[in-house]
Amino acid sequence: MKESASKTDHKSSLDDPVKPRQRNALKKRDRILSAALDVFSVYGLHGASMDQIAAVADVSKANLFYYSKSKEHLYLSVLESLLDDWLEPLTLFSIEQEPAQALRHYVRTKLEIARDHPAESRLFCMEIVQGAPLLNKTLSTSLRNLVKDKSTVIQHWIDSGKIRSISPMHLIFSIWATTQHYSDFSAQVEAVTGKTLADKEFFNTTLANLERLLVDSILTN
Amino acid sequence: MKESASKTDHKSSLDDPVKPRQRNALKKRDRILSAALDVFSVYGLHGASMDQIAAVADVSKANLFYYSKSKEHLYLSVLESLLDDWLEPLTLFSIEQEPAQALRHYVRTKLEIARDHPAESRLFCMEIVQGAPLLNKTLSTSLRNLVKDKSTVIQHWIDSGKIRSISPMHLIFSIWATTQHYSDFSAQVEAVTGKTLADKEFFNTTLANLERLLVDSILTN
DNA sequence: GTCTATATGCCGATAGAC
DNA sequence: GTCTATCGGCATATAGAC
Repeated sequence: MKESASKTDHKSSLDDPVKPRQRNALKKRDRILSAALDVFSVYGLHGASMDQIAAVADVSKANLFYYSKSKEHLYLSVLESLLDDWLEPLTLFSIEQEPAQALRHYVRTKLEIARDHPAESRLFCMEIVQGAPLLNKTLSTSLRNLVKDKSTVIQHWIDSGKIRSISPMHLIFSIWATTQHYSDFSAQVEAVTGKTLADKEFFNTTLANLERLLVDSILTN
Repeated sequence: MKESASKTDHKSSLDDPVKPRQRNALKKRDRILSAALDVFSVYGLHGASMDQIAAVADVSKANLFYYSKSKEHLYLSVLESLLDDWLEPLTLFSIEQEPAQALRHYVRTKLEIARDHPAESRLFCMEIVQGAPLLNKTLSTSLRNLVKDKSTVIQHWIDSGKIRSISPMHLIFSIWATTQHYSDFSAQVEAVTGKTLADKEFFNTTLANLERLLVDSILTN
């Protein structure tokens, strides 16, 4: 997060006109983080090898170790660099908003993220399933406070009669669980339906159903 | 699944009166499967080592290889031995049932399984997150058919006006996602709430909220 | 900063005695 | 069936030239 994005900020492209070779256009540090994300998210911390990551990032393995002093350190860097972005959508909740609109917007955003950033989603999923050995501290401080904070907002909506009575925390958990399911378990979803969130119609159907289940059902009408 | 349970079925205990050392009371094959489940579910296929599993199962590593010819083979055995039990609850759905009761029972059962068999849940989770390289065939045949079958049942309930209109498949996905969330992401849930499903009151609150969100909301009243 | 070796250790798997 | 000993390979990490 911190220093990873700055460093060599000399003019970034004298090179060929913005070629779609996305990763190769990035600066080395970013290319490495991006490659590490892709590989870790598929094979996990232990299943991934530094050779693989070096190959994907298009750097030599030795060079990779020049940029990050160990495999675990690289893994942690990836997690950290993603964490803020990952939690950001929830921070937008505020009391002034209309609950219907705020909740619908949140569900939609989370589902869009599930569609557009499956690697991030899977990486967090694997980390947490394994007991979050590296993220535990963050979870029980930042995340805990964030959730408590936003639960208060939801509780406020309940108290003012705008939505039905429900446990705010469980509502948040349910939104996370259902939306992330479509990226984390996409192998299963695809095996069963033949579709992915990348399919526009499937995305819309999914969103409509989740909104009905998670939002419409708790609105007072 | 097949032969793993039979084999040496001579009298199983002349030994001390049913001592709580659960695993050591089991026959060797079962002890190995049980140990493998525990270790694989925490560290994943690649993160787990045969030494670890041997230690937990209380057999020598060489002996472990006598019983299963490779690490991957062992991993597959574990998955296969669990699969039927894992899918069983969904098979119980039938048209004759009252939807309210059937759905509530299913949600409760899934949440009980999440509480009582977290290792199984996590193992499947990790396997599927990584793209289900070993289960893909099963998913796109058995599971696919099962879900289609049970979707028909739910659709029938909708058509006869017993529940509101909703996509049966997305409803099933949502039930899976939310219930399994409490075991697969228990590290996160615990970091935020301080509670686990093992806590009786937390279990009841969770169940009540899920029933409200997933069942009550689609009942016609 | 980047490269070509290479050290080092762990782990899956086997050999072979008992 | 169970053990001890060990092979062989792969992967993390480093040394050291350029």
